[in-house]
Amino acid sequence: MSDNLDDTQTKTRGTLLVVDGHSLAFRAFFALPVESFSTHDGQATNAVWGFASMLCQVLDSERPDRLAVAFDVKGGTFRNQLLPQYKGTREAAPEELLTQLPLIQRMLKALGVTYIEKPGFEGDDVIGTLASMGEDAGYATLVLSGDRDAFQLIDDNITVLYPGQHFKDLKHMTPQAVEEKYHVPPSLYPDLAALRGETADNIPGVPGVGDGFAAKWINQFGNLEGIIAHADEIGGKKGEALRDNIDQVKLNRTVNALRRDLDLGVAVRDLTFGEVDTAAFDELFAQLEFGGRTRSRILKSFGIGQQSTVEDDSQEPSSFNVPEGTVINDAAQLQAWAAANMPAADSSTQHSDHSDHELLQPTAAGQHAPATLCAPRIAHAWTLNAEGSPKPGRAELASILLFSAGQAAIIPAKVLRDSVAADNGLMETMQTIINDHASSMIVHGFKEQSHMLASVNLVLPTPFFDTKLAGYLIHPDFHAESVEEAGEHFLDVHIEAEDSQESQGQLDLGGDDEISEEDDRHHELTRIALIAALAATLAPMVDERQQFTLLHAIELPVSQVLYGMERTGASVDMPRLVAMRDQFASDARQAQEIAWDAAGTRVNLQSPKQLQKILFEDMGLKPTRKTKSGSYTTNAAVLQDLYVKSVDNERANTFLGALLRHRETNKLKQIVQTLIDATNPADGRIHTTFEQTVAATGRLSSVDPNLQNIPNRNAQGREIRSAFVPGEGYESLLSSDYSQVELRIMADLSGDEALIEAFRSGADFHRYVASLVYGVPVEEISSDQRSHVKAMSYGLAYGLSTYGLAQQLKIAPGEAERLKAQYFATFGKVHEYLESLVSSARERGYTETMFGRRRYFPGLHSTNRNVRDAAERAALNAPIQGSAADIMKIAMIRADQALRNAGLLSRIILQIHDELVVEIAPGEQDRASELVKDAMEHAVQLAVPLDVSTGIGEDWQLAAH
DNA sequence: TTGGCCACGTA
DNA sequence: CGTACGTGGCCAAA
Repeated sequence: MSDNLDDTQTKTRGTLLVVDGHSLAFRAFFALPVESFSTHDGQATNAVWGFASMLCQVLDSERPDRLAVAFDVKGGTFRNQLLPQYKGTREAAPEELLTQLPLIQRMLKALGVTYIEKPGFEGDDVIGTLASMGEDAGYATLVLSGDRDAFQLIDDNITVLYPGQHFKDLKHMTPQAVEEKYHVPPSLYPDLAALRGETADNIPGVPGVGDGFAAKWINQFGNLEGIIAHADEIGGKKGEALRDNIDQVKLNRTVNALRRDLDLGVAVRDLTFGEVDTAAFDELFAQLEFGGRTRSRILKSFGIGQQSTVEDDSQEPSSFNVPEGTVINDAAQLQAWAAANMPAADSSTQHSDHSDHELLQPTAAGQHAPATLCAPRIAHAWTLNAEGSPKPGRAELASILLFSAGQAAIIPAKVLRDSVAADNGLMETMQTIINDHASSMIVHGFKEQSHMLASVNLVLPTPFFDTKLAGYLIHPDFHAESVEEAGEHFLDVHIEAEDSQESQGQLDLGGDDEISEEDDRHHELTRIALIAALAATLAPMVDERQQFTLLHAIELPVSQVLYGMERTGASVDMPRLVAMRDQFASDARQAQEIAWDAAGTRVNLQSPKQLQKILFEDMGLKPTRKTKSGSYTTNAAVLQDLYVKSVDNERANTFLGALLRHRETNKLKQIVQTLIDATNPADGRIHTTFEQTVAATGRLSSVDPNLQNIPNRNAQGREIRSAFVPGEGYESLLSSDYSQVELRIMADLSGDEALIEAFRSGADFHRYVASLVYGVPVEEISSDQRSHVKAMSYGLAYGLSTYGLAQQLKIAPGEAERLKAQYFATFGKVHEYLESLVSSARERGYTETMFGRRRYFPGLHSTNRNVRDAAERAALNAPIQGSAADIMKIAMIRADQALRNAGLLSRIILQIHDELVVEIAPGEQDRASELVKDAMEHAVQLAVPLDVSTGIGEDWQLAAH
């Protein structure tokens, strides 16, 4: 943190929490089903319950020192006189909600919480005032509100906690967060809102103008005043709409400005809470028919009862026990807890170092689980806003849990944040403990945990076990989104969402999710217990399958490499992306105009349904193929076909040509746009997430954005690759890829001498193979023959049918049949091998890669022909594609290691299945290419050489070779 | 708002 | 009627 002064103030004065009472009650009311929250005589209580739950959650995680709740007052405010329809939707609040507001206020009073109403003003104005007061008094101020008008209050000392789609997901809206989301600073947010309008408050904005355009104008003209001054210069429909609605916008801006200077008659230091009037509280709860559990949870959050421990729910399933949690507030407490629960591992529990990958060969026997598993230590961090992989900078760490010997230690979010800022020794202690126990540490998602811990400057060394990766090895087809899902799948424990109200258990799913965080901490403790149970279940399974080597020598190390790649990201040339986007957009628009002209109607070219009507009804073209749901397909292959055949029908021909062009350019535009959107403005780089546990074969996948499907097949699309460039401090990109890995793997595994020789000869592979297949000298092979054989070779690993082969090569089925027969006659062992893959899968139930990665195929025994055939093709493909994936993973680990060992700055930034992209530092070009190429070529020793071709250039496209 | 379908980009 | 993925738009069902 750069500003130490503020941190000091924060420490001395503490935190003020200001709650938007109406907003919170609204959210609670609509998030929870009223049917599940009513008293016997029909009084709705969902808003009260949700309000209390939400407030407790925030109290637990933020631990504020002062608290106030602001409410609106019945009757108009000064805003209604300006805008009669103002907050029309809010005024129309259902009776069932309105009757709960007094109950919420009674509850607050009983809990000793100050709530404030100011006649003639809204709660928002009270909030604005309180926030200013808090700031002036040196408090770090949190505003809990679902109303975006509050965003204008945000600055370095004021943060808005804004509920996301799920009631429980609170986003910490800081100046950076606002800037990132809306591209304007908080102070200009009201200008943006005035332009856009606010549906929730029944405030119209400029029609057709959303956040994006509003931000663009603001950044162009400085602020709303500037925009109004230059309104005449804005062209297009939107400019016109702006001019038509300028009075409305001005009015909006007047109305959405919050007052920050009201006289509330209180001082921040007096806004204490927690002096609970137990009698009044109990009376109210009896009236609301809330249970004891809700009661004790609320009271705990308000400091009544045990503060330092979290209750143990004895009703958990017997297969695992939720540990007791000890809340850690400082280094001394952590030290003491660790001393009691995590004695240093003695030498007998140490296991071998797995970094020695030289030993890794396909034949290596699986290694066994060391005894340390008996006394696992678990580290688990999680974020407030996401269960998944937090990108660098986006991780909002909630807290960290450590678990050992049936005990859990919790470092809450606030303690964590304070400690990071204050440098009070807690983080150092934590790092030491992690380092000391890494060799027996269990995590769920090494890569994800690494990102989370990195957000508080902690480094996670390679742990001993990862339940996420282990689960993937055991069931690669199953993809668990969360620890809970994994638990449900592997342990058959159903984690009941916290029973909201003991009296009326059943809630629908939606409602359940919303309120299951009744005791957030309990949930996290459950999660850590689940991880322990998962490890206990999965480790013996991994061991039994002899997959510990796979875990330790491949998956865990590659996780670490991927972590680095995600953190580093890929630098892009933004002006170039924007220029390409604009070019593609204009091309697409042009094609659209032509298509519309020819069609005589403005069809939506992106609607297959509308296209079907135009093409096959209006124009009377002959539909060829159908989609699986029975409608006529309009895909590019069919369109191309129709286009060629429609030379005599000028209208149709023109339309089809334009449609094809629109499809292509519009797709490219869209791809470029997602790249633009995905670029982190802070560093001009795209940080994808590599999913390590998604693809059933063992491959990686890339999401958000997918950088493994950037166009490469035609020149126009390939241009996009030129926008991937070396970043600051780097001078070029290296692209290094395997040629025909899968075929080489088939050659090795099948032992087919002819195919092996084809690779060893070093000749043009496809030409060489064609000459064998057709029995003619290499020089006499025609380009048709070569391409036919090439397609056959590539089709092998997919279980390509003769029909498919014929289709693809546009040859007669009979000819395809002959080609296949001839091919298998030439490479007999390849044929045998492929057959053996399927039959062995049928017997054993699974296939296996060179490194023992398994995939199960229950579908092989299906009575449904289609299911069975599909399973056979997948079973044929899995060990081949999977072995290629294994090899690439090993290559990545070795390449990364080699670059580091050599002390180079060059680094791997992307993996596209058989290609690595490396960002090259100045002067390292030759050494880095050499190291990467060598790592890839020697990742594994096969009967045939692994061929790697490399290229270097000033961008990704130029690096192609 | 959500989910299925379609289309299409990669290896 | 070729394996493995992810994304975005449309559209019907909520």
